Amino acid sequence: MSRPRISDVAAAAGVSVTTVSLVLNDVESRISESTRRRVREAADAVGYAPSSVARSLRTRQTRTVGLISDRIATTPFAGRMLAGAQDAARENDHLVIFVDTGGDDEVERDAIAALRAQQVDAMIYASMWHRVVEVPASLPAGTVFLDCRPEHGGFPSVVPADREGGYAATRVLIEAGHRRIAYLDTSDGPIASFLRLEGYHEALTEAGIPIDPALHIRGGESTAQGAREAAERLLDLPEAQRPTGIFAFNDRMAVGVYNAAHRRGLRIPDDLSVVGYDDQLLVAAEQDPPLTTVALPHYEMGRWAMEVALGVRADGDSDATHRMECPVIRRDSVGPPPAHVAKQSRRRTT
Amino acid sequence: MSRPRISDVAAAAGVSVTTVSLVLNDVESRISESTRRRVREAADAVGYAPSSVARSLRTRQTRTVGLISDRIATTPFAGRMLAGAQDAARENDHLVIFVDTGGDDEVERDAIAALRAQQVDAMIYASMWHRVVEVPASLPAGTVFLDCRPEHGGFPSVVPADREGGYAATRVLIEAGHRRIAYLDTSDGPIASFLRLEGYHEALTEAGIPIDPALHIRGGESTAQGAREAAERLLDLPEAQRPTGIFAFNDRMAVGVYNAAHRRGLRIPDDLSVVGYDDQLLVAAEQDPPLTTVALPHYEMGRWAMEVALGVRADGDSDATHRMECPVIRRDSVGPPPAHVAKQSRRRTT
DNA sequence: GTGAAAGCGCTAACAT
DNA sequence: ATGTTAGCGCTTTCAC
Repeated sequence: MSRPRISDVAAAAGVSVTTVSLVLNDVESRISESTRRRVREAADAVGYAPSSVARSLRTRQTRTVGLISDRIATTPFAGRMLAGAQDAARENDHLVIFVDTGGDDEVERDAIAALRAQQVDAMIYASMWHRVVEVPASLPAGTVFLDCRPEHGGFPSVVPADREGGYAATRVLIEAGHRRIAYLDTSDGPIASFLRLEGYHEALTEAGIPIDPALHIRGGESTAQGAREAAERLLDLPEAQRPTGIFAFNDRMAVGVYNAAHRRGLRIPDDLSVVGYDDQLLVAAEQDPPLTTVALPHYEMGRWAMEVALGVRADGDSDATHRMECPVIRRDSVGPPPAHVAKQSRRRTT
Repeated sequence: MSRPRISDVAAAAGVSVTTVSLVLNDVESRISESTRRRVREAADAVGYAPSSVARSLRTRQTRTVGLISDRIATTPFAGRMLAGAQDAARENDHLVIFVDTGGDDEVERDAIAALRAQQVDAMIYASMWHRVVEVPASLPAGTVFLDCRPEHGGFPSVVPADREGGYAATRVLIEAGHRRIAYLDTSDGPIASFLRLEGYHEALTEAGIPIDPALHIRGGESTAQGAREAAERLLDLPEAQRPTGIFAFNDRMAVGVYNAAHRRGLRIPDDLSVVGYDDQLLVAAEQDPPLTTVALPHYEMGRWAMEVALGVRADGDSDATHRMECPVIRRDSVGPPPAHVAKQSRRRTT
């Protein structure tokens, strides 16, 4: 009752194991058509499936790739990176061995060692948010960095184009007619925070809108709670200074803005427009009104990383950072500024 | 520059490969202490790490487990199942090969075949939500079902105790003094929907509260949008019938209740109490006020499934469904019913 | 067009 | 207390 081996198939078909291996792997076509058929039928009959383990030992290829991450499993939206990597792996007949280290360095070391011992064909090192990471010593060359950049380069990596995303988010507000646009930033200080701020500044400057430091405000650790308080401070600014549009560092913080607006009796988008970031599943689209936001291309990044790791993609330079576009998702949280303000800004363009 | 093999270590230590294998695997202690040390040093010196592939071929054990799921990677909260399974695997020196089939049957078949070819030591079949699944033909015996039950039994499985959860959610409201409690159900009709309804009825009956069919209402496909409309209908009920507390099928729908309350100018929990289900990451705790809810024990279920799959757990009968408790998470969305209603209910208990 | 045999790197039964 | 050796199940070179 143990699984059939290649020799069982050979016996059943009355040929040698060489022949079986040759036909089952579609190697050369010098085997006659009739033999091929006989082998195939014998394989079916005995229910043969080659042992990946034995094959791997012989070929030194396992058709597996290791995906090691700090905390993807417990970060809601990050699952899409896994899905993207997964799909690309499947399309290329690879299995993914997934390890979530929970951010523990020792676990990480062990995981890398285990993955190497398994002889994975490739490796991906993923972070749950865009950051610069120290490269663990034992990481194999060619490891692809996903949603993070290796400190001193030397590896291909893919991250979101946060600067362009911040620019795009701000443009959405500018194009709707807003002139007093706030950036509700996080206090955590991730790379993305600075990048998005740069994009925000760039869009403002380009539109001839002076940068008002009072409109760049930090709202705690990017939770709805902290953001609500910061947003309330923004909404309590004197009439002439108060923003009519707020670009929040991420969707969670945008929810804080919603909450602040509710507390002040302001309606979105009539009295206040807001743009988020992340396109967080089950958050952005579920707001009332649904939130206009900039999507983090997690699925695509995961797919890119896997394709580069597997070598089926040309643009995966061994030492370049690929910055992936973050598309604007237009929903219903942005409108023109309130009438009295709009008039003033409209005067400019007419 | 290719990786060192066991014979390299043997040569370096001046012993046979048997000896090396014996000491590195801590088998028997008949090897002298000095030899052991010599072997260890030699192994370190040449940077030896055994090849899992070769070992697996020989031992017929791969120390890997296959985790196949329909759509876990793209379901935000489900990542916690992965984390639980992952942690348990690591504690038992196993790696997890993860496949997300996206719900495609053909992909699923291929994945099972690939996992069997890899000779995984165990297998887990996970669903993103509690349901009864058809058992794929080729699934190995002993496969553990996670967050789903196999149609005709025959496998160990773990699911949330939804009935008890529905009961607990309703109790929270009853204990706060509510008597008119609605159950805002989903129209999708998953098992959990019926189970939670049963728990709701049981709690009501036990408390001597008559069941009012008008208070069991379905709100579309468990999105905030559909739930908001249904909740508005609930809030538009005549004063004497209108619920003072709403138990929503899940957190997303609870958010719909929040939105409905906002639109009606009702404050939570002063004018209306609400209880959700799932304890959805970045949703439940982020509401204003934070949502009281019943947690789906995803992490624990994932861990349980892995421990049973690995055989390190006693209660994993080969044909029993383990129902795991869903703990109540008390936050700030439940208070006593509004004064005029509260009086009436208080009269009963004094 | 097909087969024999070596060997991938390990473990473990059997010798010594 | 340590060594020899036969596989685990496959691929692939070389011979016929």
